[in-house]
Amino acid sequence: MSFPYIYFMNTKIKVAIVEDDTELRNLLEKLVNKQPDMHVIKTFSNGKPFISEFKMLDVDVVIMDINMPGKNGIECVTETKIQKPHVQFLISTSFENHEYIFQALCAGATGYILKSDKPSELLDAIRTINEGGSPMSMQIARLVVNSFQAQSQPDDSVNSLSARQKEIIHLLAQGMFYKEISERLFLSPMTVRTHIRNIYEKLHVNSKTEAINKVFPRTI
Amino acid sequence: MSFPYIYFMNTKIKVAIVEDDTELRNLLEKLVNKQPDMHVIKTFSNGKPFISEFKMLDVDVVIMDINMPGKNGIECVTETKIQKPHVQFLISTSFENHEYIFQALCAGATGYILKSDKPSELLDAIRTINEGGSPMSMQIARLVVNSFQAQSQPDDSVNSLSARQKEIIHLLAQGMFYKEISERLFLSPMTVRTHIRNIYEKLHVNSKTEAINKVFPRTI
DNA sequence: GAAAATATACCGCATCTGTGGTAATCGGTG
DNA sequence: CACCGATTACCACAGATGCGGTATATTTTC
Repeated sequence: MSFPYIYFMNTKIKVAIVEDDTELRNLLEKLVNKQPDMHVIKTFSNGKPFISEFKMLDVDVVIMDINMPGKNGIECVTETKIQKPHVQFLISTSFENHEYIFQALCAGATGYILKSDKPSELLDAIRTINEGGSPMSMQIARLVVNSFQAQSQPDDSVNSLSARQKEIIHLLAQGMFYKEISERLFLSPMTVRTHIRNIYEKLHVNSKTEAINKVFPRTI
Repeated sequence: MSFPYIYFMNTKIKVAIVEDDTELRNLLEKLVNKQPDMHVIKTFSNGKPFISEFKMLDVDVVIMDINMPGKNGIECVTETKIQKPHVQFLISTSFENHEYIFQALCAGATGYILKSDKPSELLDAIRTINEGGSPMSMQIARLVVNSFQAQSQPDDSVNSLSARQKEIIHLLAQGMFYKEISERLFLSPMTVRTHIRNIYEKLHVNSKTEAINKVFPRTI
C-alpha cells in the first residue's frame, strides 16, 4: 500500500480476450488498455491455447467470441468456468443466435453483448460484470426474459388456483411436509391437507408429483 | 415532420404508475412528466382499479409495484398482459425477493428494477423497455442469468447415479408409484424401494420431492 | 483375485399422503 | 338474502413412502 503504483495495478480489472479476428482483437486490446480502470493481461486467437493456459491465468473478466475455428466460445466457457467460478465470461458475438445465448448462459457466461454495440457499451459491460451484474444487449435481455414467459404454464387449470393455493403448492414443490408448510404459514396441518386436496381437484391430479409437474413444468 | 410539436406529442411514451405509496407515486409522476419524451397518463394506488380500467387505458409502459394491499403486482400483470401483450410492464419494487422476480417474469413483466436504483436509471429503464429491451437492475440480471446455470449444471452427486438408478428416479419424477415402476421394469416393488433408498443416500436427500428437484432442477 | 459397487429381494415399523366425510367463517355475486 | 368459493379445521382409514435391518448374485474396479 506504500506504493500507489502497485496499488493501482492491483485494482485494475484484469481482462483476457479470446477472438480469432486479428484486427478486432487488436482493436479491443487497445480500447481496453486506454481505460484507466482495466487492462488486457493476455489475448488469444484461438480457444485451445486459452483452455490450456487458463489455470495459470490471473484474470477477472474474459471477453469471449463464439464463432471460432476449433474450440468455439461455449466449449471454452464450459471447460474453464468450473475451474475458477469467480472468473466472469462476457460473450461478445456477431449474431444474436437464440441457441447460442442460452447455451452460453447455461455453460456459465454471465454477460452477452453484440459486436454491433458501441465500444462504450463493451467497456460498461466489463465494469458491470466485474461488479456482480450481468450486462446484456437490449435485444439479448428481452430474449432471456421472454424465455421465462414461454416456459410458464400453458395449462389453464393452474391459473384457477387461488393465491393461497399457489403459495402452498409452491412450498410443497420445495419438498416440505404438510407439517412444515403448516408451521411456515401458521396453519393447522389439517388445513394444509384440505388445501392440497382442493388443489388436486382443480388440477385433476391425484398425487404430489403430478401436481408439481403440472404447476412447475420441467423439460424431462 | 413539418410540425415538430405534434411529432413530439405523438412519440411521447405513455406511462401508467401502479403504486400504493402516495408519496412515491406522486414523486414518480413528477419525475416522468419532467421528461420531454414521456408522460404519465394515469396513476393507480391499488391493483383493482388498474385491472378494471386497463381495457380502456391507452398506455405503453406500466410501472408496477409488487407489495400492494389487495391485488399484488404479479396478479395485476397476469390478468392484464394477456389482454394487450404489447404493453410493457416494468416492475419497480423494494426487495430483490427471488420468488417475485421469476414469478413476475413468468407473468409477463419485461423489466425489473429496484426502488433503490437512481431516478435516472428508472427513466432509462422506461426508454429501454419501450425500445424492445428488458431493463433490469444489476443484481436482478445476475440472478436471472444464474438461473440458467443452476438449471444446466446439476449437482455432481447426480452424475454418480447408476444407469438403473437414473432410470428409476426418472420414472419416479413422472409421478409413478413404486408398484407402477416395478411393473414397468419387471422388478419387485421391494427392489424399487431399495433402489430409491440408495438414490436418496447418494443424493443426500430424504424424500421423493427433494430427489426429483435435485436431479431435474426447476426454476421455482 | 479381492474389494467395492450394483442389482436384486424381503421384513417391519413409523410416518406421510390421498381420500372419504363434515363444518364454521368470511367475502363477493346474483 | 341465499349461494358459491376460499380458508380454516377436524376424524378416520387405506395405501404410499422413508428407513432400520438383512441377503445373494453379478459387475466393476483396483
